[in-house]
Order: sequence, then C-alpha cells, then structure tokens
Amino acid sequence: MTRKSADGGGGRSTIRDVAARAGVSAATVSRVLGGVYPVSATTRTRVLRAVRDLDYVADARAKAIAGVGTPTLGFVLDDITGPSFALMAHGVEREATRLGHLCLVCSTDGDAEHELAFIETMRAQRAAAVILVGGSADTPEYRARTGRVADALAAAGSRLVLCGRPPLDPGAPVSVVEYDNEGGAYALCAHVLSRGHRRILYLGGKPEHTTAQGRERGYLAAHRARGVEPDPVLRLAGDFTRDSGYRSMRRALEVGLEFTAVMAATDMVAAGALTALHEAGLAVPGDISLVGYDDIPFARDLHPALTTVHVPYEELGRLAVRTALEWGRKRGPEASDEHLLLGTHVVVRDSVGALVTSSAG
Amino acid sequence: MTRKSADGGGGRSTIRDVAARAGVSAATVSRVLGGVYPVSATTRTRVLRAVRDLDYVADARAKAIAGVGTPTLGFVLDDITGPSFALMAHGVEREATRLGHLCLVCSTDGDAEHELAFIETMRAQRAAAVILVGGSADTPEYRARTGRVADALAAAGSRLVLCGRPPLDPGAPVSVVEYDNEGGAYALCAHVLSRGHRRILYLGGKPEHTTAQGRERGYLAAHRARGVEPDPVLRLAGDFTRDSGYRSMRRALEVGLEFTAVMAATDMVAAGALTALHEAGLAVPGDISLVGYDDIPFARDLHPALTTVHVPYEELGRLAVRTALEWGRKRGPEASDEHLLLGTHVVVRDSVGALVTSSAG
DNA sequence: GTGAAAGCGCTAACAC
DNA sequence: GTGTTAGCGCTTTCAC
Repeated sequence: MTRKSADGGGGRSTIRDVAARAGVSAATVSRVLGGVYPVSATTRTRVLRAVRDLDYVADARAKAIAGVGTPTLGFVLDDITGPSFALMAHGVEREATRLGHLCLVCSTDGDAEHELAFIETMRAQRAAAVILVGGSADTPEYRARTGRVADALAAAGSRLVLCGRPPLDPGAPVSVVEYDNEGGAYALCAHVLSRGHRRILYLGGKPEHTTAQGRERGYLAAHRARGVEPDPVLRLAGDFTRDSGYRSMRRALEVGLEFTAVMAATDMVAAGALTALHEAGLAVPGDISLVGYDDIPFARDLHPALTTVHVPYEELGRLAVRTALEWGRKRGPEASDEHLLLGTHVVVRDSVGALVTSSAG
Repeated sequence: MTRKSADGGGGRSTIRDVAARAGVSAATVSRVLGGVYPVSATTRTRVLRAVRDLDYVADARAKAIAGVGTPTLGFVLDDITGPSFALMAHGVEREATRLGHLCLVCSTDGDAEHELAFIETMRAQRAAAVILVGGSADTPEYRARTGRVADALAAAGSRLVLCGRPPLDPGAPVSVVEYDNEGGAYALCAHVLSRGHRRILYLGGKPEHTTAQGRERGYLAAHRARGVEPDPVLRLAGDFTRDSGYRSMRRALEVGLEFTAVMAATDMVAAGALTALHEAGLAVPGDISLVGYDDIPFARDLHPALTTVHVPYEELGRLAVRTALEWGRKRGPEASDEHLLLGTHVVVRDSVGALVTSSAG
C-alpha cells in the first residue's frame, strides 16, 4: 500500500481522507472548515459528517506553515517552583491563552546557555514573542549575547521581552516590564530603620543576580539616606531558597554577628531564617526583627506574620504578554522600545519591632 | 516585488535564500544543516557562511510537517501557583526537555471545558502526549468525555497520561502515574489517632475533587480501623488554598465545633488554619494538634513545624513523561495501559501533641 | 459552488 | 557531491 489510508480508528487522517469520504475536493473541505466561505448546505453537511466519522482535526503545523496558524509564545524561567516565578508564569499563561496564543515553556535552572538555546528554538518555531521571566546573572557576556538574540528575534518579526528583569544596554530591541525592585527594598529597609534598627543583617542572593543586586542597592541606599553606613560584614550572599535562608541565619548566629534585624532577599529566605531564629531560641520580633520580599501568600502564615514588600507578579506576567503582542501589532514606524515599571509597596505585618535604646541613633 | 527577499536584517529568510546566496540548491543546504550527509568541504563552508550572514534558522513547523520535527508534549494543570502543581510541572518540564521534547502548557483553573479544548489543540499540534496534571472534579461526564479524548489521542498515535489523578474507567487508553493519596491520608490520620485524638476536624477540598476525595477516604478508613466512628459534623469542605483553610478554621471555631486536632487537606490549608488558630489564642500543638498534606518546602517553617505527608511530586511529573514516551516507543502488540502508584510517607514534625485524658479512648 | 493547481518551507528519493 | 523532483498537509488563487 503506497498511501496510508486513515480509516475510522487508524492513524491520523488528512484533509484528503475527509475529502474522499465526502466525495468532494480537499479545497472544499478546507472551505467548510474555514467557516465563512460560501458552500452549499448539502455539501457542508456531507463534509461535516465525514469529519465526524474520521474524527478529523486539521494539522496545526501545516496550517501554520500555510500562514493561518495559532500564534505561539515562548517563555523561560529559572524554576517554576519559586512562588514568585509561579505567579508570573500564571499571569503570562492566562493572558496568552486569553489572547489566543499557545505557550511554550522552558525552565533553565539559571543556566544562561540553556536560556539561549531555548530562545533559538523559539525562533525556529516562529514564536510571536519570547518572554524571559525573572532576574538573571548580569555579566557583559550575558548582555552581549542576549542583545544578539534580541536582534535576531526582531529581525524575524518577533520580540524579546524582559519580565522582572532590568533592561539590556540601550538600543537593544527589547520590551521590558519590571517592577521597582530597588525602590521596594529601599522603602522596606527605611521602615526597619525608622523603627530604630541600625545593624540590619542582609540575607542576599547570588551577587551577580539582577534581582539580588537591586534589592541590595535599596538596602544600601536606605541606610545612606539615614546617614548610617551599613557594615559590610552584615551582607551575606546565598540564593533565593528557604534552605539558603536557614543556613545563612545559622551561620550568622554561630559566628556571632551582631544585628537587631534581618532583611531577607525573599520571603522564602525569610522563612528559613525565621526557623533558624526560632531554633536558636530567639523571639521575633522581640529579640530580632525580620522582613522579607515578594509577599507570597504564605507570608501571612509565618509566625509572626511577615512584614514584606508586595510585588504585582501576576500583573507583571500579564503585562509582559500584552506588551509583546501589542508591539507586534503596531510595529513599524518607530514603535519605541517600551519599558514599564510597576510599583511595589511594603505591607507591614508583625515581624518588626521597635528597637528601644537609651539614646536615639 | 513578487518574492520576498530576505536580506541580512529583513524578514525571516528561507532555505532558498540561503541556497541562492551560497550558489547551491536548497537540497544541499538542507544536507549540510542536517549534519551527516556527505558534502564537499568548500560547499559546506560556503553554505555555512550564507547561513551566518542571513542568520538563518530553519522553520521548525515546516520540518515537523516534513517528518523531522522536535516532538512536543502538552501539559495541563489547574493552577501553576499551587506548590504541589509547581513541583509536578517542574518534573514534567525537566524530563521533557531532557528527552528533547518541547512543552506546551495550559492552566485551566479547574475548568473542564477548557481542559478539553486544550487537549483538542494538542491533538491538532500532533503532540506526542498530553499530560493531565493533578486531580480533577470527578463526574460521569468527566469520565465519558475524557475517555473519548483519550481514544481520539490514541487513534492519532498520541497518548493521554493522568498524573496525580486516578484512572478513568477500565479500558480507557490512558497511562496513569499517581501516588497513594488515600494511603497517605490513612497513615497520617492513624498517626494523629495514635496520639489519643478522637475528634479530628477534617478541612477538605471540593467534594467532587478526586484528590480531596482520596484524602477523605483515608481519614475515614483510619478512624474505622481504630473502631471510632468519625463525626460527620467534623468534615468541612473548601478548596486547597490558604485562605480556605483560614476561613474554615475561623468558622469552625465560631460555631463552637469540638475537636482536639485538625487534619487539613493540604499544607496550604493547614497554613491558613494555623494562623486562624493562633489568632484565636490557641496553642499548637498545646491546645490543638494540626497536620497537613503535601510536604511543601514551607511546611518546615511554619511554627510549629508541620507534620504532614510527603508526596514525590517532582518524581511523579518525571515519570509521567517517561511513561508517555516509552509507551509511544513500544506501543504495538499490546503495550498494556500502565498504572504506576508511588508511595508516600508521613513526616513527623512538631505540630501534633499527645492527648492526655484520664481514661483511654 | 466547486475543483485543479500552485505554494508555504522543508526533507528525501532519485537522478546524474 | 549535487541538483531535480516529489512529497508533507494545508490554504488560496484562478478557472469553470
């Protein structure tokens, strides 16, 4: 048999199989399935019946290549397991499907190589846009290479969007949708400072990570605005996990670091730190104050409820796809590279106490 | 201009553009890009140079249609935002890309209609498999319709896999990879019972949800095995969110339900419940004991650390794709419908106390 | 209204 | 080694 015949239950059937069964041409089948083209009622029913009989579904890839496919959108994130990533991913996915796009995902576990490879794959898939979700390690190579893929994407009529990640070098054809990372950290730290604390332990992330950097800048700036020089000894690197927070806190306690408050780079880190504090018999906020960052749902259920900064993560994801898609629509005579900066705000709960001292700082 | 010419920076270029620029035929370009076909060194370099110049990337959809595409795999979940979903999703994604597959995602927010629609889309995309992640509402219609799409997928050489969701009616062409949901609940509840508790409040999920049902069955079975008849008044429905746990707990307290322990359907629910308990001035486990389910990373950081049941979620996700793909490979003469059942285990932490009574129960 | 034919971007069988 | 040709499954002119 030279030609596969797709009978009822067999392999996938093609438009020609349907055409044959209905006694019409493939073009006619395409037309009735297409919707609005004039077709006689009887032909239409015959075709529809054949479609049902064969359980036919048109091959989306073939349609795409013929120019009428479902647009696709790629998105990349470090690790979907992190609550803030999950929120952004959710926003991206919801908005994309709302706008009739398919979502191709990839998690990179922070591997830049992997990220680049996926972007290339998306280019091959002719994705309408690719969204990079969350911060990344910021190195000159990163900027150069990402700038290059942004160019490639742009040249192919697609678009790179940075979601929750700072812009590349100016001129790079990217859209960026981020939140005021540094500003949030500044406000948060200012709050802690205002309660009298002067030695605030900063439990950070990887030093080269953009998100970690932004938050640290906010921490530093808030101190300086108050005229207090932050002790470098109080800044510890780590990563954004619960375990990292736990370990860092233990270490800090073991080596006898002196501090009255701790500012964790994320709520997850804060959670781990809190447990370490409890285990050491320290009361929060009685002995030590603690703040996080992200306002994940869980933050309320820590004990004490965690003071933190709220970030509109889901909104961020939604905006990223909207921005990307709108750009695609109005692109042409100078659609300027957009840069959205969403606001954050600190949500005060019960984890920071006032530092009572005999003399004001 | 009748033919779009893809010069350096313009639109996406085709294999013919590359061929023209290199002064060879499209077939030759395809061959050098393909890899192993014999091509003269000089031709190869010329072609490669043209590829670089044009920044050419072959259209994956066209390749797919020609029979050499990157296989794709669709996966569906309720809401990526839930920690256990995120874990499974991570497992799925990691394993899929490890095996060279692309991942198309879709979250349904529990909407069965949406789920079905996405499966249909996956069929159109000729996905190698579609994985349904997490439990679902279990109704006769659900079974019938899902069975039908399973058939359709099977007929098209694809595969439906249920990950963390119980099997459909026997005979349906699906693979299922689940964990011992009921068994875990049984063990957990038995543990609480063994500490002397007899009135255990069950904070459940939606009554028709398979996961909620399984856990409730475990709760019930453990009671009966101990010879204690569970009071129906102590079973409250809700959903799997933190807020639901918080609200249910408050209600339970307000209406004066009597209980000495609470078993929450998930750790998230437990987190909310814990906060409500704290707010009511009740000590855990001093006054009331509490257990969760899922063992999400956060569970350790609740105060007290939460006793819960550990589920190998990420592994579940990985196995789901492996099962699906292996099935595709060895399918043919009776590859039986697989059904994997992974074990769970309770992890005892600090949230349940012994109930001291004058007379044993 | 409907069919034949060309074309989307690619690969593979078949020449030379 | 390399070009030509014929598909892959679909849509869309262009005739009739």
